[in-house]
Parts: sequence; structure tokens; C-alpha cells
Amino acid sequence: MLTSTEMDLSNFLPYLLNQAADAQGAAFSPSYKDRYSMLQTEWRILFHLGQYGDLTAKQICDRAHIHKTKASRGVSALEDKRFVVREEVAKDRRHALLSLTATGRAAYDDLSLAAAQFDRKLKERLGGDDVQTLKRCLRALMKNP
Amino acid sequence: MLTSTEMDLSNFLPYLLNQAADAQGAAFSPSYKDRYSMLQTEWRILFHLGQYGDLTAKQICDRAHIHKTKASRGVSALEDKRFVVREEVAKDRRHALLSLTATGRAAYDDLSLAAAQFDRKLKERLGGDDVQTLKRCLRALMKNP
DNA sequence: CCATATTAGTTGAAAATGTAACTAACAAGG
DNA sequence: CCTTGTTAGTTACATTTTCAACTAATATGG
Repeated sequence: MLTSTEMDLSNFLPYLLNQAADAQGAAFSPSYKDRYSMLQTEWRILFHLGQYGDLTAKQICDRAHIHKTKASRGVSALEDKRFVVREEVAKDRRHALLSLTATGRAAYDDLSLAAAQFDRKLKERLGGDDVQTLKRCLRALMKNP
Repeated sequence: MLTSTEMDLSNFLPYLLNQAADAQGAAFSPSYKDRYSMLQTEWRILFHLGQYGDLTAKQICDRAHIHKTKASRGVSALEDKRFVVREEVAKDRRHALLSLTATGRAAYDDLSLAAAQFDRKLKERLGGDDVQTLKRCLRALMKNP
């Protein structure tokens, strides 16, 4: 018997968010896992570099909310795959600008296309109005209070 | 320059979902981590038992989409904390019905309240109409096509 | 300058997760 | 019965993530 203060799990927003994110993440992840043996973090770094141009690891961490150790290992993995090269910034040698190689760019282009298709199908499923609202809500929830 | 087929990362639904789920998860997790040293899976199992009564591990796995190894470890951890006891089902000794101890029930009640408060604040932030739409979308996205 | 603090990034160990192989119990067909 | 298959749950091992400590470079305040 649920009282008014008690919670209904199937209505608990963090739970719903998590389940939806897991399901959709699992649906998309084969795109980068199967074809490029990338982990999610690598895919995310690649995507940031492809979209926003050359960035330092720090900038990617800040934008994508990735912890620096995860990013550090992700960048190394992308270097091993020859998808990314790093170039020291003369002005401040702590930073290193990351940029995509031709191979990395090709992978990005390919995955970017797959992502666009994936997103388009989701939009079809949910309907344009709902997607608008959904994205607006998600953007609001990304940034904690 | 973005062509029509190219993706805008900040609009990619799996990414938005993931970021929002992470942010909200991180905001709520101290409730069960700090006070009860629980992991997310433990909290989820506890919540299922509190809400839906005694269940087997399998039933929880199916309902919550938790992998059986994760569930197995979560249940063990909850037993160690004396939050859960298992009782063999005579009819089929492969199953074990899990139920909350008084201690487990108390933790559930406490966390349930915290969750309700958390959810209420989110609702205030987003507005009732949006929350309706949001939850409907998330429920649709939880179940893959 | 020089001591101290901060920042970017790395590394090693510990914790958690995922994968696969396993056990134990039951089911079903011959 | 008895072989074969399925199911619930556990365990061992590899991979990934997290945490804390570290290095190297730069900034800052006296």
C-alpha cells in the first residue's frame, strides 16, 4: 500500500533516466564497439574532436563531464588506434592539443552517420513534439541545479 | 560545417540521456552511498523488494534489467548488511525468495522518502506537463524497439 | 627570485563490472 | 528411469572504472 509520501519506483525519474539511457546506449554501442573496438569514452572523445575541432584533454573533460583519468586512458587508446595525435602547445607545455588523423576522421564520419540515422529513427518513434520536449528536459537535467 | 546528414553531438539522444542520467544519478546516489554504503545495484534490489514484496533474484533481474551476476553480488552484499534474507522455496530449490529484514525495511523506508523528495524537486524544476511527457518518452525508450 | 599553490595529465592499486564457464535443480521426451 | 536440455544462481577471470598519489609545468605572492 503506497502512501502519498512513498515512492513508486517506476515513476522515479533517476531510475527511468538510467533505464532509458542504458537501453539506448546498448542499442547504439555496437556501432563503435563492433567496428572499431572503441569504448564509450573513446567514442565520446572522438566525437568531440570531430565536432568541435582540436581540443585539449581538459577541454573534452569539461565539456563531456569525463573524469581526467578516464579521458587520459581514452586518449591513449585512440592514439594506439592511430585515430588521434597529440601536439604540444609551446606556450604551455602542460597542455596537448588533440587532433584526428585521417583514419580517425574517417571513423568519425562513419560513426557520425550512424548516429544521425539512429537519432532519426528515435525521432520517428517518439514524434517530433515529444522529442523537442524530451531534449529540452534532458538538457535541463544534465546541469545539476 | 554541418551537413544535413551530419550529427550534432549536443542533440544526440543517447548522449543527452546518458548525461542527464549521470547527473541525476550522481545527485541522488549520496542518499544510499553515504548513509548505507550501498552500490546502485543494491539500492535497486532493495527498492524492488520494498515496493513489490518478496521476489526471487531472477524476478528482480527481469524487472530491473540487472544482469544475474550483478544481482547475485548485490544480494550477497545486502545479506552481509543484514538487509535481506533468503528463504529456499521447497517446491523448486533453485529459487530463493528474498525478503527484507526489519533493518532492511527501515533503510528502504528512509530511502524511499528521500527518493520521493528528490523526485518532487525535479518535478518542480521541470513543470508537471513536461514531466508527464518526459516520463512517457523515457518509458518508451526503456523498451528497445 | 623563491616558496607555495594550482593545473594538466599520468600511473598503480583497489573496486566494480562483464564474460564465460560452472554447479545444482528441475523438465521433458523416449 | 535416463539422457538431454533448460533454468537459477555462483564463481573465476579479464576488462574497465575509480581513487589516491604522483610528476611536470605554470602561476602567484612575498
